[in-house]
Amino acid sequence: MAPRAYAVAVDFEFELRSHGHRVTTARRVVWDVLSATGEHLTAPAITSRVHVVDPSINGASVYRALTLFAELGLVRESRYEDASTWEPFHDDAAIHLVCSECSRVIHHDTELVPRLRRAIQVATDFAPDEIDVRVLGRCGHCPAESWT
Amino acid sequence: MAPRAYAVAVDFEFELRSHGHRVTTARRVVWDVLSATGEHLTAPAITSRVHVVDPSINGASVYRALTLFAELGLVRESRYEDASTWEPFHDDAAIHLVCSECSRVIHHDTELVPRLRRAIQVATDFAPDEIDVRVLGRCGHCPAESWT
DNA sequence: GGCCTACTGCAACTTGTTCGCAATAGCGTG
DNA sequence: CACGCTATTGCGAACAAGTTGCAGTAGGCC
Repeated sequence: MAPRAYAVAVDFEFELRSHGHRVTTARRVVWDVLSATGEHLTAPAITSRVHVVDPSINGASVYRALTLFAELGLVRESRYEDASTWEPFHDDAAIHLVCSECSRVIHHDTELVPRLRRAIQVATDFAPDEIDVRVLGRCGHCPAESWT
Repeated sequence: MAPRAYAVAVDFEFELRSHGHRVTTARRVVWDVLSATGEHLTAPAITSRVHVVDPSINGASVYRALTLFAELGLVRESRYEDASTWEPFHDDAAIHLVCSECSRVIHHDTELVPRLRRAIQVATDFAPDEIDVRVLGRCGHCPAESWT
């Protein structure tokens, strides 16, 4: 499946400037990488894609950019893999189907997530904020035969 | 809230032996720590609790024990925090309510999880295996006033 | 009690992530 | 459009989590 390019409605530069941050080359390249793939990427993976565009951008700056973006709510950090993965922000009605074969992460929208939120509010004294659903399994492109 | 001690129905030694593994001091202590708390613990946290009982047990052995337990399905690994956390196995109808204030992890059973599994099977070509739901929020013991 | 070998402890290593600091480059201003 | 203030960067060093190879140790079958 072609990586789904996110329809990025977010005005990245405006978000930065309106919070008093500068629009720099490093930040722009990191943002481009993220919004171009729309996939879950580890920080090292992002760094290497960034280096394709501009090898002079340091890995530390990639981390700093990601951290900043996360604070601004532009990206979302997950910890599905060995390292953190990052993706452009989407609301959490979209759950993650993680293929244990090819590591692809598929997004799937379901009304069960908002329902789950309500169920928690009703049944517990826990105040839910962010809901993160990960489903491990096998995607349609990885037939059972292809075991490693 | 007192940490919930799991009713560990699993015969730990039998599980090991029946798969051709030896019952060693290191493995027993790690198992004791895990089943005594029933909480999500990071590997370093487990190691330090292990060291209270027996400081001569090496950290590497803790990792090796955890990995083995996971292979045998005795424990479950999550990646909610900065590092992996481990807990005795429970089936995945129990979702995790993670308090962003006190880091406590509360288990909550809901029939929405099996329903979610069915919904995925019906709506997609993804074959779900393990479902992992994390809800970030604030638990009943952490009132809104106690911001850091 | 003794033997075989699965396990362990150790220490060095890999990899992901962070930090301090001097140099650099956004961007508001004149 | 040049200038200056200071937020950001690149760099290298430092951390921390987790892994691995190896020689020594200790389960458990006889």
